[in-house]
Amino acid sequence: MTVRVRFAPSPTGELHVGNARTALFNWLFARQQGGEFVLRVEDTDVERSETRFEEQLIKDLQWLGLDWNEGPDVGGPYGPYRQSERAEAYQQYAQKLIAAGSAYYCFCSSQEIELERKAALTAGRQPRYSGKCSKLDPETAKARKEAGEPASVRLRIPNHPFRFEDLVHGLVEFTQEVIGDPILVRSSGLPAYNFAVVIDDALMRITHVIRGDDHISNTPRQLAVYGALAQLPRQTASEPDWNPPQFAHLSTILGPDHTRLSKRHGATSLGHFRAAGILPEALANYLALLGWAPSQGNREIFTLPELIQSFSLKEVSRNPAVFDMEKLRWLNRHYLKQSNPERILNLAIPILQQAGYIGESPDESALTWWREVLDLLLPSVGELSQLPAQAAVLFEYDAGASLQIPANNEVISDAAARQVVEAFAEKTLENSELSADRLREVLEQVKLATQQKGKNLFHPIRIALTGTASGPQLDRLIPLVEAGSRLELPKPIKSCRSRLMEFHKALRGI
RNA sequence: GGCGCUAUCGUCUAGGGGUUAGGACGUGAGAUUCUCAAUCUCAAAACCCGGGUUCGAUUCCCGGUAGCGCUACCA
Repeated sequence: MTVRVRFAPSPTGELHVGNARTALFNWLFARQQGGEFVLRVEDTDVERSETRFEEQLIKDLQWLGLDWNEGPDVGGPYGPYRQSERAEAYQQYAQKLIAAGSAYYCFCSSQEIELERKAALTAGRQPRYSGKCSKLDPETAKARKEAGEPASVRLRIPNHPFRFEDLVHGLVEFTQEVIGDPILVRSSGLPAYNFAVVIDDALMRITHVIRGDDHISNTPRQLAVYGALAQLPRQTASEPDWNPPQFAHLSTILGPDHTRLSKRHGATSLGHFRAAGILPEALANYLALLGWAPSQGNREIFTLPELIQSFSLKEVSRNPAVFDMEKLRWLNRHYLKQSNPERILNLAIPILQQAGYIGESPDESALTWWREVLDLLLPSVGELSQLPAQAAVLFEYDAGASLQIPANNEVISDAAARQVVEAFAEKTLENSELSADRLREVLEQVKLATQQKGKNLFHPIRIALTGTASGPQLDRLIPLVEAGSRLELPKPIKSCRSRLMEFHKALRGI
């Protein structure tokens, strides 16, 4: 039997990393087993579902590197793949279940139920549905329903324990079944989750359900639905056998405060990570490691194909995992460094545009310059959104402000340091441009003239030229400053010449 | 409240009846460099608590505790 798994998100918001990990694990399992991966949209919550979220979802999943054999966008033999379009199936099976006596109409209003619930809670009893309507005569109930009275459909929960063999948790047992008869179909006619999910998984021939462990407690309810469905007389050979699939429940992803990761924790949607310049392969690698580890546990870097090869549900861990942005950045830096520079440039452009460092349509000379800048700056960056801060050393120069900084001031107030700056300025100003070669020459001359070297030589020059005591190698940075100053950039770069003059002026001011 | 899931360095985890409890991120130190970052080397850092089983439990069992989840006409 070929493995069939599915990812079944609700299009009620942006795709969250927790759900993305669930999708990833399903996909990895399917691809490894040579099975099929199905995308199904659970949009029965009409209040919150939006089509734009579905479109976004598909883009996000593709960005992560996943693909699917069947889904709302590509179709497939078990469609439709939106629950909102599958109403017929739910209706049909609900009716069969009622006819068989496994399910019944319930005329209790939500308010009534809520009242019962509260009363039970305050009395310290189990807040579960009383089963009032289950005692109704089926014929009368049917008549009332047909007369137009709003009714939901509930399942009779059999009075026996439920157990299932979870692929990651082992045997899970619910001995005392404390759940009330669950709603199968809401009075609006829309199916409830626990019903729709079973119908869909069975009809779509899903063999393995890999999902979040927040569904563990729902599983007995679903098992009850499978049980009731299995008792129905089989009418056509094409009907499923209603045997429950295998279950694998994945642990929750937590925030740094050990509560369930959510928007409260900041950027948690795929869109956020993409915008921040996290590479999809880095995210996928990181997500795979969150809750899964290879049996030796000593390898961290995995490409998608490598993950497909190594992944195993048996090695999936049961403990909830805290999302660690630092480790993601570390992985991202790794992939950033080994990526094609042209790809990184294209990803960086919008970010640098937003910072005002790149114009609407940069010309080729600007792009060439940026290629070198990126090459210099990239190692110090864990995500592309940190690039503007690194690029500031080229674009933002304010001699006066930098001299206000005590550490800078201290360096520069040294007589020898001033000498270095003066000698450097003199040599630089007599020639208009500091190319890499010219810089080397000037440095050599200053070194001879002042007898300063190493830190004492570079530090004062660095401060005079960049306004800060730290940054990329001067011999690479300076030529880029010069080259940048000749470019047409939305924010002009001051040349070394003008920097030195500004610095000189500022120096006199203190 | 009830039920369920979970419990190894700060974090992600490997391991497993006798181990120097391994790796990675982060942290600290050193090397390198003009500085920062990157890189390399080294170091510090963990088996939730209590009972049992056992010659021996971090590992197996039971209980407690804590965290999380479910307890919806949300998914």
